[in-house]
Amino acid sequence: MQNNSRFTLSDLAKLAGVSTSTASRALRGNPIIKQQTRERIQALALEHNFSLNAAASRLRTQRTHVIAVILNLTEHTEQSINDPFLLKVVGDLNQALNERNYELLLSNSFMAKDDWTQYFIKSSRADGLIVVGQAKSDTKMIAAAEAGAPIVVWGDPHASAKYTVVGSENRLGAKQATEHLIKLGHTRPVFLGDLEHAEMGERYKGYCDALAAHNIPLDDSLVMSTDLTYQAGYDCINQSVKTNGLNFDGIFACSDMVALGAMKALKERYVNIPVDVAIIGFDDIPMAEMSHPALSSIKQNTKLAAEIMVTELLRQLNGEPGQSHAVGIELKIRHSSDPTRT
Amino acid sequence: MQNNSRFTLSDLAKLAGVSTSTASRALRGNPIIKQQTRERIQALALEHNFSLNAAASRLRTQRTHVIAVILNLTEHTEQSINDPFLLKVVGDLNQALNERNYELLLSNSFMAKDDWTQYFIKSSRADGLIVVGQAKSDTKMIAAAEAGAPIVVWGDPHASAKYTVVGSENRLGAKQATEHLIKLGHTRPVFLGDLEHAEMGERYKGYCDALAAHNIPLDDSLVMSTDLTYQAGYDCINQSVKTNGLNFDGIFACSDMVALGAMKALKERYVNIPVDVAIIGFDDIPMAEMSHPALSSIKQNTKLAAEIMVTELLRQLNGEPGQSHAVGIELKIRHSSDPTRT
DNA sequence: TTGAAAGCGATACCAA
DNA sequence: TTGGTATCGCTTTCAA
Repeated sequence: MQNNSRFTLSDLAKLAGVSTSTASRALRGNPIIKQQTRERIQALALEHNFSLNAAASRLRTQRTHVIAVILNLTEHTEQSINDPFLLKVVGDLNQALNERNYELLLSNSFMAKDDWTQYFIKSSRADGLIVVGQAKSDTKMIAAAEAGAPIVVWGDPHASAKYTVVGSENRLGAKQATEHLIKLGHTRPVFLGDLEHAEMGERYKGYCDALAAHNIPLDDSLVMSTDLTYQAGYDCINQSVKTNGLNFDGIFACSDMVALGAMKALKERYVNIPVDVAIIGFDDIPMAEMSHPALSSIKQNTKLAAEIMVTELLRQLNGEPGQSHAVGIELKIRHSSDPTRT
Repeated sequence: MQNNSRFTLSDLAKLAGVSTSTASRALRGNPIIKQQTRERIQALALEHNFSLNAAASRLRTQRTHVIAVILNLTEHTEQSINDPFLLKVVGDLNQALNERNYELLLSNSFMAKDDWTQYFIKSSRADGLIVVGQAKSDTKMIAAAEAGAPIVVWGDPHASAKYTVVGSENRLGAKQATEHLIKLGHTRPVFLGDLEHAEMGERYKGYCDALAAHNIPLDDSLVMSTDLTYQAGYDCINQSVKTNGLNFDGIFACSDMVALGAMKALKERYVNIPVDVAIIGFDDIPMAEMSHPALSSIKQNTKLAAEIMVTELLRQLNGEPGQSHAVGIELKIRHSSDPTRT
């Protein structure tokens, strides 16, 4: 501990022989201040390791330059908190925010108090909210939006939402994935996912679209609802095969984690993947290409999505209205669905 | 936007017919205030959705109740930013901090300005720093510690550090991993990792310990230095086998990501795992048990580590001296090293 | 182009 | 047990 007595703007100003007003303006590069003065003060600040007190500045300006990112998880803690996909989104958001000179306050829905607007916005902890994951209920998001809080949510962009949503073309992605299986001759594909979840509901529609496009009747026994975890995917497929035998020849899973769980269950039973059962997931997490066989998937463009989310949020901070966006997806074909690929 | 005019403590006080001093004390549950008054004011606050202005409070108290968590990444951005292990640590830190009523400001070493103390501490953005990843150079950490900033680093706890470090028993873990391979008859194990990295250096020592304990001479050609990524692990083993043939019968990899890359390279060459080559990694990421064969690994107790890091940091905030801690590890035996396991 | 001074909203000392 | 009041450090209006 060397320099304990705080070195404030007024100290700096005194040192430079100017008023705090001038010093403040100079540091912010206000052109109203003579360039020479500006440079002198900036140099002095650098030399003395000076930095403005953010708390004071925030109090005065009523702006924090902080965005709260809330990981909106479901009850089973262990689930999504380890989902590499969600964490990737957080990483990308961090990057996008920093580039615009905003900081990221990380929270999750277990920790954050119930009233987000009150806790983050009214209290001057953050200027806006980004929620990752629509989960099954969006009452908190709606409440925040209605209270006037700037908010952007990662979720299903086609939801008739009362708040701004950015997300992938879920329905299209699911359709492409399912069609990919069908075209390779797998006409009895399973839908594996969580129907109560908005994004997954869209993916289910895409699955149905693909079946319809190929005149394949929907077989309810192939629609399996399950949590979005590795373990749940494993259990679900394991149970299904045990009970009904191998009455399907493909799997479209709503997340790669689920797909990998399903794959494990099949491998344990020596099912030939992709010949007897072709599998495709969603998200394209890094693990997808590492699995054996490498997992086909629908890649979500999280980097682009993160940038859009931040842009939208800053728009709202400027008083402009928000607008939802759907981000394109990309079919990644690998060996788990197509034997000609690696 | 409904309630735009800010509702401040003084408004609340007026409403309650008391002074701001009393209101402030009541809200914080100060027992000096008559219980009846306290409850009345708290109820009023709840009713009016009141929350204290954090910026003002921080300015006045000179405490932010915020901890900056810095992801300290190496140059190759793409690398660690996707490493599930590091992200898990962040998740656990978030939990541990929230439990103690602290918030987490997320940064990474690319974004954070150079002088951490100045940017985070002097500027009243955070009360302390937690750095995840020692990387290859620790000059910034040393600078922060010398400037008197409360700081705790995730890294190698046996480093002769000038700052508080919390980390796993790297040497012991590596020794156990390597011995596990040896005991199963794999007497020519490769060491796969990045020797410039402090934690990995310790793991290398552990690897040597195990060899020495079994009177196996160290063979330099089996020590392979590589980046800690999936791709690097793949390339390294691929290249090695191509050049020298299969001149090893086991792999101890410094991270699961590297191990999985190596595994993929071997599988492509139809090497029998674990019979011909047994593999074990480090970290025990979720993917480890999903891979095929499931990957043996050394589990790091990140949850406990996160709690210790937070405890240590709060200690420093109280002016007490910091102390480094080594957290125990656990050998997880799976099929990639032991054919009798699943 | 610069300076004086008011005030952002809480906390805590001192008095009562 | 409560209240008055001086700060915390910065930004910004108004005046010079």
